[in-house]
Amino acid sequence: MRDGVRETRGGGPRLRFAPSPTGYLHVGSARAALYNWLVARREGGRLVLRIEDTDAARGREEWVEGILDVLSWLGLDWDEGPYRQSTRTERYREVAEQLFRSGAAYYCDCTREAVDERAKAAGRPPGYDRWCRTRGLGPGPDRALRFAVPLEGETTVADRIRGEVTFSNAQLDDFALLRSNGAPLFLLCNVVDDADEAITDVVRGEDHLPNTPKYQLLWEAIGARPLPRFAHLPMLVNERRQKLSKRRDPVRVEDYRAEGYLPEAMCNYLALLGWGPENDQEVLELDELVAQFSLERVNHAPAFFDPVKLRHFNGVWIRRLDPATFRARCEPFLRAAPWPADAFDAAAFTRLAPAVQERVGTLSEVVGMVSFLFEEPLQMEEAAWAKLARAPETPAILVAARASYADVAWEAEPLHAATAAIADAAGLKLRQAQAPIRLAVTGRLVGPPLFDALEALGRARALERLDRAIERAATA
RNA sequence: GGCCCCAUCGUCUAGAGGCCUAGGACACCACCCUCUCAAGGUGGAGACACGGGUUCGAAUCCCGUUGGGGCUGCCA
Repeated sequence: MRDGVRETRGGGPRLRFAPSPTGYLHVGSARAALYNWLVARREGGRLVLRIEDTDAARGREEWVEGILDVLSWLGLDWDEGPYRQSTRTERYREVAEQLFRSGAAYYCDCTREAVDERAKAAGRPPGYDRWCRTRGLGPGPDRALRFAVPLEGETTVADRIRGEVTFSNAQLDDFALLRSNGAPLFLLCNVVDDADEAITDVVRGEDHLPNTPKYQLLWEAIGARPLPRFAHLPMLVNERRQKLSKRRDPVRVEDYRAEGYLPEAMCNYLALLGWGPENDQEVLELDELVAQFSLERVNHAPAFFDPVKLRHFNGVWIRRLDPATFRARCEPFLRAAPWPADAFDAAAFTRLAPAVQERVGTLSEVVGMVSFLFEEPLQMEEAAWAKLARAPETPAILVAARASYADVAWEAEPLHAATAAIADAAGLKLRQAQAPIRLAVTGRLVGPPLFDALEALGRARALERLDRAIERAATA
């Protein structure tokens, strides 16, 4: 083995996750990573992380860091790597050279234009026509190296999910191994690395299935070791049933992270896309997934990535957090919030946090639910205020609350009782009476339970806000 | 166009020939609970794409049709 790529001896399967650093981690890639991780853990194998950064034009160091960071955040660790293809160019060239010498590959100086023209002139569909296969070209500038696919016979892929898939070799084209500038291409690097890293199981997206016969033929030409087993996962699609697109669809895992999705929820939901447990228990943590997961039970059909259901799972996972953990996970979101840093009051937040925890689908929603505690002046929902201020009972309710709250014991229960009394006196339901008070004090019509909110806010600020609202109502 | 994959409620799935009057979850609707909103509880509507076989029996097996999707780069 070269370049620090080593082979572990003995035992279990070896899997790999091999993202290309072309952007941030895509949810589809995350699911592939998760499935690889689950299989490795479940079957007592090892997971290799490999960065497929052969295309220098694309790779960027920060992309790589971003991917590693998100994988770690998800809780998916790896046993080896990250290995980088960009450090192994010589190795790929060496294998390419062997393939040329053995006659398994040949040099080609056709330009893209020439290939297209020939196809058009002959009325064939576009694609390479093996023009140089018998020309006996040697290496040289502007010559790509192509693999000489057998003209006859069939190649069968044994897929753990789909069973056997057979391709006719004649249908495969003589794909390129090296670019005319000498740079190694995907299939070559992929196969060489899988061989050098002693990969035994390839678990990847279904979009790779048509590549697999080429992969196998190349593998055999290199002649290293037994072919890995394959498993091609169904695609993740959008509402239009198309492969998720980076442009149109929300696919960046780190965007979900930034919005306050929990890694537990993300893994749980992703696991359920293409696979389902045998019983009805769908909320599962990573180790439960490891215990139950099985590639053979993975579905064949594409799955819609449903952000709504993800959010539901996220809410479930948020509610499962113990109070201290919930507060800790909220911290980054509270720190980035729109109020001045010194306005944050940890005690007030702690008082209200349990009520908030039950009500949010993402951590970023916490900010809006507690902002009334920290922002000054209060942001008022003007549309709601305009409507409520016109209601005939509003001024009286506010005035009565102002008076009553001035000397009630400042805890949720007494506040509740006091407000109920006000409602009673006004001949209103508590639900009706609390609305103007809530709006005056929190600026919103919905939020955590009013009396908990009042308690957390404190008497002085609550009275102040009631005063201000009474004033506004009077001048309206 | 060619090659390949796929097909159970709107969505994600359970279902490996009789256990299916097709189960669960999200979303939806109603009711309950309730200081708003959520959460929770109860109930409801909602699917085996179609057509042929095979079989005593098919959502499950086979073939075809239709419909989706992927690949078809000197990208990965």
